[in-house]
Amino acid sequence: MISQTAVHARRLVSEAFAVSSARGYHYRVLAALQEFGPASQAELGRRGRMDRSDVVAAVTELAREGFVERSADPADRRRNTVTITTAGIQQLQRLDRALDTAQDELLAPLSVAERRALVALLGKVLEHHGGVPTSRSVADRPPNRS
Amino acid sequence: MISQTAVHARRLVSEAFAVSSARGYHYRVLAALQEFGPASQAELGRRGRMDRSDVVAAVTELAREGFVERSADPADRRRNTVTITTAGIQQLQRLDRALDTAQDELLAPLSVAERRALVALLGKVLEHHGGVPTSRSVADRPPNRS
DNA sequence: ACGGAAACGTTGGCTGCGCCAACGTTTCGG
DNA sequence: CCGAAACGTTGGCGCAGCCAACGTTTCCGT
Repeated sequence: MISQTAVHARRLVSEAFAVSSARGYHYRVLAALQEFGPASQAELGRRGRMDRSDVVAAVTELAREGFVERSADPADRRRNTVTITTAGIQQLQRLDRALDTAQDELLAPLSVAERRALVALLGKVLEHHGGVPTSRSVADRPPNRS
Repeated sequence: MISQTAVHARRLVSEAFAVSSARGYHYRVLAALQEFGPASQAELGRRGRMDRSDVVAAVTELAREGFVERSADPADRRRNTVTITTAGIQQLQRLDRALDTAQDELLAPLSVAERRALVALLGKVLEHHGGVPTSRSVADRPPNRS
C-alpha cells in the first residue's frame, strides 16, 4: 500500500525537518521561490500545491525568521511580492541536505536501478493524476448562487 | 516524491470511503478483525499500526453502527474482546470494493507489469523499515524516571 | 505471598496537512 | 461603469499520527 510507504516517508521527512524546526509548507515555499524567483503568495500556492491560507501562515513564519521578505507589489496593490533572502537560501540548502539524507534512508533497501524505477513509476502516476487543480481561484466565490 | 503520490492516494481513498462515511481507522479495524479474528483493542492497534487511543474511538464508532461488538474478556478483565458482526463483514466488503476501484483509478496509467513492479518496490521499502515498532506498550510509563 | 512492573482501556490533548468559507480590497473586462 | 475575478487574510473543519496520564487488572521475581 502506497499510504503505508508514505507514512514512513513522512516520518523520515519530518524527522529531517525537525532539526531545523521547519515544516513541509516552509520547504515548499522556499523551494518554489528558489526555483522560479519572487512571486505573489497566490502564485506560490499554485507552484507548491498549497492553499492560499496556508501560504499566508508559512510566509508569515518564514518572514519572522528572516528567510523571506514580504513587500507590497507596486504594480498590483492586491499582491504581496515574496522574496527569498540569503538566509532563506541557506536554510533551503540545509533542508535539502536533510531531505537527501532522509530519502537515502528511506530507499536504503533499493538498488540504484530500483530507485530509478520507483521514481519513474511514481512520476507516471503523478503525471497522470497531475495538473494543478487546486488553484482555488475557482473556489473563491461559491457563496450560493442559484 | 513519494509524499506527493501519497496525497493522491489519500484523496482517492478518502473519496472512496466518503460514500460509506467511513474513515481509515474503521477500515483497518474491520480488516484486522476479518483477517485474524476477534481480538483485544491493543492487539488491533498492533495489527493495524494504530495508537491505542485511536482504536478506542474507532471501535466505539463501529460499535455504534453495529459493525463490531465490544465485550468484556472473561479470561482477562483488562481486555475487551472485539468481534466483527455480519453487518461489519458486509461493510468491510463494501469498503474493499471501493478501495479496489480507487486503486484502479490511481494506478490507471500503469500497465499490469508496472503495477506489480511498483508494489514489489514499495513492499521492499516497507519491509526494510517495517517491524511493528509503535506498540506503545513501551511508551506507557514514561513518567519521569531518573 | 507480596509488591512492583507491565499491559490494558480510556480521556484528553497536540501537531501537521489538506481543505473550505467568508471578508474587504484591488484590478480587469465587457 | 459595473460586475466579475483575483488577492491576502482570518477562522474554521476533518483526518491521521502521536503522547501523557489515570485507574484497573494481571504477571512475575524475589
